[in-house]
Amino acid sequence: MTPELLARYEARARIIKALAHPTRLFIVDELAHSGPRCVCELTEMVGADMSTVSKHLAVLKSAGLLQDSKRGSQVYYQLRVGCITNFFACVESVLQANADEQQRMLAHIESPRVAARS
Amino acid sequence: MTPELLARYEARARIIKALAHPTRLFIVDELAHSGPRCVCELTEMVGADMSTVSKHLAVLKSAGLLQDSKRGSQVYYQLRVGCITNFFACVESVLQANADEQQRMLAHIESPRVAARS
DNA sequence: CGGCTGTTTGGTTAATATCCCAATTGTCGA
DNA sequence: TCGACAATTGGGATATTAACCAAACAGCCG
Repeated sequence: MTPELLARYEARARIIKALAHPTRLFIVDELAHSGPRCVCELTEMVGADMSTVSKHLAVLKSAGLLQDSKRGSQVYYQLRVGCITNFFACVESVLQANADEQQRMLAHIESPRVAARS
Repeated sequence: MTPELLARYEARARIIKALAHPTRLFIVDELAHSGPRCVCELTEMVGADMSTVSKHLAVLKSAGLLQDSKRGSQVYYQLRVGCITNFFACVESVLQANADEQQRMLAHIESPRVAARS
């Protein structure tokens, strides 16, 4: 793997890593569905310390996924990219596939002989 | 955030986290473009210890992204989902947006007055 | 059976992430 | 200007991750 290629994958990984946390996923999802939100609102929804939420937002922003804007004493965050929805759709399809697989495994354990043509 | 909702985002995060590593991204990309590969081939391409690569593959498999099949003494891994391409496309668009932003910032520093209409 | 290759697992260490608390900065209204 | 609220930053404890090496495992061939 050449250095340039490595750098490319590292850049991608930085962005994906920013999304790889339940709280940050929740935030992104919320912003995608309901538009801009201030830190205090998100803190309320998430139910963690405001400093924690603020740091999560900083991670998402520094990855280029969010942008912020001050309104008075509050800071509002909003999505900077629109394709996040597709992103989630793919993740959901993986979850679905995993669930299906799980089902098949269970069925196979319960009645191995008929499972193949059920 | 309700416990069920939290569980949902945790499940998503597990999958995304599995992708949040340069080597694993490379592997997924390779499998997406060239089909099934055995551990030894991937180890060769990645240029790391085989045990390291094997562990990366285990991570991807346990997330449900890959499936493996033995052929003789070798283990071949292949993608289990097709939408990964969209996934990457979105990440690329974020990278592109970040690069554009960077450009604008630079232009703004060099000549703040004309930058607005350049 | 014994050795060979391919693969996984265990162990150790270093780096990173995450959380909350405490302290600081910034903005608004009295 | 002071006090209150919003947000960020720094600090420290804990947990997770990732790398390599070494050792164990699993098929296959002689």
